[in-house]
Amino acid sequence: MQDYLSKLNKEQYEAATCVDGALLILAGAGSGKTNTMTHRIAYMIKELGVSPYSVLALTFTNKAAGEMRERVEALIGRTPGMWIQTFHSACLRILRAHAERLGYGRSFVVYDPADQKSVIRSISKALDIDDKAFNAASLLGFISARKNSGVSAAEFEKSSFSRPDGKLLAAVYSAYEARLLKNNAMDFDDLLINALKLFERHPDILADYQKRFRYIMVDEYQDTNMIQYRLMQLLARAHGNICVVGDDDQCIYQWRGADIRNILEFEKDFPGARVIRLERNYRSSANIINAAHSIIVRNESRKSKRMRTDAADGEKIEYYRANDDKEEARWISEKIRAVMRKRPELGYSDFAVLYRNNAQSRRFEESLISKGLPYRVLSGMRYYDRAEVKDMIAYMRLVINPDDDVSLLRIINTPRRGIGKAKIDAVNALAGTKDISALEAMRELGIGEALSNLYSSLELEKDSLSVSEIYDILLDKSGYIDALRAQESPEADSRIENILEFRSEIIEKQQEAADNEEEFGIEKFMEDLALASDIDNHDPNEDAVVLMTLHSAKGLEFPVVFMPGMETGLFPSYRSFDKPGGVEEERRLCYVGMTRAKERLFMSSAEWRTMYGRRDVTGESQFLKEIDPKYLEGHALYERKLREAERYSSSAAVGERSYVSPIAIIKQMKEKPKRQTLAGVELNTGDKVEHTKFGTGSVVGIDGNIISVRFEEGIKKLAKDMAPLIKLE
DNA sequence: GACATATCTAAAGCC
DNA sequence: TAGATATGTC
Repeated sequence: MQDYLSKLNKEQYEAATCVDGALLILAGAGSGKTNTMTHRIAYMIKELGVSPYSVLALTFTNKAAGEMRERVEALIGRTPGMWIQTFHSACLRILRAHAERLGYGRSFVVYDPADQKSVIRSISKALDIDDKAFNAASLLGFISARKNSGVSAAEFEKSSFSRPDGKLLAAVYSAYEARLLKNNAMDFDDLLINALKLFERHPDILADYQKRFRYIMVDEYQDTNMIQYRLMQLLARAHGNICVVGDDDQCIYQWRGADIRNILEFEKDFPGARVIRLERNYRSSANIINAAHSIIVRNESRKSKRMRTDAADGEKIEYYRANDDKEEARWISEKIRAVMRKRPELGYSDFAVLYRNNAQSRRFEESLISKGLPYRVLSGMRYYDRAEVKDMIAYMRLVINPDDDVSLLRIINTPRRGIGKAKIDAVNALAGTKDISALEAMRELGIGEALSNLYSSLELEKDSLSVSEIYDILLDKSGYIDALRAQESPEADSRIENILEFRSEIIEKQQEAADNEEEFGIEKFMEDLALASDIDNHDPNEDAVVLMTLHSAKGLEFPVVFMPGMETGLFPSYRSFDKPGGVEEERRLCYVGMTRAKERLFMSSAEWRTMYGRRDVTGESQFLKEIDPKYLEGHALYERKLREAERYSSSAAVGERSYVSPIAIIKQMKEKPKRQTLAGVELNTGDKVEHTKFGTGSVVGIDGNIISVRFEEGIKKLAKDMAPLIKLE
């Protein structure tokens, strides 16, 4: 046995050396999954003499791909030819080579969500759609959901009569598809879908890739959607050598199309598949593992498994119920201080605050600043999403793809060129009637000649210029930077700074490529940008407390983890209540969060929370009650305190639960008189009720799990399962 | 066409 | 509350 393999445990070793045929590795949180996969690749190449050229390993994030690549390299050195990539970059790479077969130009661009939105908005305008009833985001969500379940625009049109808004949606959907094709652009979904189409329609191409990729591995298999699943099926069909790694308990992206059945039914899809379970946890203390387990077992649809550990019990999970969100944040900062005092070996970066949504981050930032603790927020906002950087990207995209109308419209009047609404409409109209690009239409109309001339000359020169030279020309000739300089405002200065930072990044990449004797064209650069994300920028070496959402934390680990906002409606989110399986997905998210912690886990909630400008009383998350109290400190204490307080209060309210009332965020709902039984009381709109906190009020609406009641201080929305309400006669 | 003011709405975000 | 967008005014 090779030395490097001897570090694996029995199951890991089995998984790493089981190379032929189908293999499902059920890898629990912290079970050494990446290690197993990298050793498997190393074993194939080094011991079995498999050519790196025939290995395809797919991940979901750049970070995961980079990490895997690095660790394989550490084991067996650099091995060119191997594909360790994200699904999207692998598909993009394949499509680059064959886009013409699908009717796209070779230099198609990739649209990000902002580009998609602007396409949708322009379609809504053209089709005269009420964008209040159908906002861009929901239309996009609808289209994306169709696309990812394999329903094309044409197919949807045929079935569109089955819903009242079907005709409209079908029109938007097909216009959207047509527009992207005309612009020679693909969105993120298209990268996967078109790769699939390519394989389905062109068996010769599929056969080439089947022949090449003899060994396929898929990471985070529980998060694959239908398209990714079909891609895998096609590629693996020829030889059946497919190894998927995942954990159904960590499937937290169903809302994004992940299909948990892919992992649950793997054995059906590949009869005779081997299943290996990695159930030994090397990350967390026993208390944390056991507490997380006590929550996740409440989910019905899951493969049975149990994480085990040899680690000591460690300290209990500590729970704190703060008075309000501000105090909760203060408590966290103080805890960080206190833990650091006790454990001087810990640095700031050993602490993470994991919350349910980005809006929560502000409170923590404020309190960390006031305590002088360094922190870093990882939000969804990418560096590349800053307006000025996006502008420059749009300028560059047009160089490689003059058909990209979305980019042109973005920059047509940025900086101001005196091209307003009327002129833009004229450009769009001409482009539409003559079926030409907007840039072409500009030329014909003689609008913005400086801009179109800039592109005409770049068209000729671009091949003899480096990326940074093109960038400089654009920056200078477009007047972009001059316009900012002229503003002489601090805001404009920071934009200039960002633009120059972007410039140095280009130069850096250019240099790097030159050092490695790799090609570096503007196309390549644009591609890297399109597929980049902010979370990739998480630098574990930076000594700062990390703030991020629970979702982004997947795959990471920290000695000390805080999970604030353990409140009904916030976590689990009220939006999950009326979705089938919604709360189960939230529970998995809770499980993911808890299992990020190695040594200490702190949870908290706030009795009063200000959200969307409103201050409301909250109820404690059901997840707190689901944790076996053996592992939790603080919760029972809080309940007792409340019971005592209530014994002395004169409140006449009787509720199923004796403490706090729930939540309060939700849209204004329609008046739907409905009868409903809440906590044993039948309610109807108009009924007078009494509430422990708010006094008497009258029911104004009932909507699924949530009832709204008008109290003196305003309308409150109460979650049904906890509402401590009584009806008054 | 540019700017100021009013109105609306609100999850998670990988690629 | 805050940001994005819609509408109104010069």
